Amino acid sequence: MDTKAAGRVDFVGDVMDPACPSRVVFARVGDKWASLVIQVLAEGPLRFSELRAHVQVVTPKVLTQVLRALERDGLVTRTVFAQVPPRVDYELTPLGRTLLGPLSELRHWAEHNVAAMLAARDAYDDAQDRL
Amino acid sequence: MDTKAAGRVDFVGDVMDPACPSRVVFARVGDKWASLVIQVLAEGPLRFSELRAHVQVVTPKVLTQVLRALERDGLVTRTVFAQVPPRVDYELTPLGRTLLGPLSELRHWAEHNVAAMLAARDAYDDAQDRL
DNA sequence: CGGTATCCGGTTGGATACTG
DNA sequence: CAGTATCCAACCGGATACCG
Repeated sequence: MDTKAAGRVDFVGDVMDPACPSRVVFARVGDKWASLVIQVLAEGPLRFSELRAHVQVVTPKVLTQVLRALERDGLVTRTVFAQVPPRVDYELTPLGRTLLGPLSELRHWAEHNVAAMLAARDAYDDAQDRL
Repeated sequence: MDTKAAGRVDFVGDVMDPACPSRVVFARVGDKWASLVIQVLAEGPLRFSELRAHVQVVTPKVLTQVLRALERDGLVTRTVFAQVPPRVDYELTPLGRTLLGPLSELRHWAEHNVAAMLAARDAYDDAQDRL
């Protein structure tokens, strides 16, 4: 389950490994759309067009790519209903649902601290301009 | 501090906003090196060359970019010591330190669940190959 | 030591148009 | 409705070389 150091998987050293667990997960979370889709699906299954409506600006191609990636990672299921017009539902798997916790932690941090971050940016940019 | 819906900042709707807090933070966390650097700095301040040693494969240019971004966001401080040879220390700010919690939550999720993710990937890829 | 300058290939995200 | 196909521009991360 771990790469090598069985007794200290918590150590940051793991993170250096390119094939490291954190890297894999952090990449998904940092994906422009992935964690957004996951959080939209938190409330329940949605069809493709509903997802498009929720994630307003995403193009069908990109949305498909994201959903395929999430499906591949076992985070969402894709259910095709044999009917016309076609209907495809996307739903979080149990595994995907366990990601909601860490994700919302991050969301809460963001909501509480982003003001400070943006203020810091302004200050930094101002300081640069004066040079 | 929030964008508009004061009574329900927790709702996912916020996340749609391109200027949404979560988007800003998720982008940082998802950055290939940023959250890695933050976690390396958790143990204490490090100089540039020490960071390079810890984050083995990163090139100086990229490491500089990451550090500048983190500094701009008020997550790390950059301290230059006027001496020869030059010495520059990077250290987490109080704000940056508060990010360690959510980040390690994510790390723990990764360590516990990445095996399932990778297994799902293999299964998915196998299924594709058979088509 | 702690960077910067220049160049570059690969990936990402998107616009547009078309299909089962 | 739920995608796919094609093309494309921008950005990212990196290799290499050089500088204060």
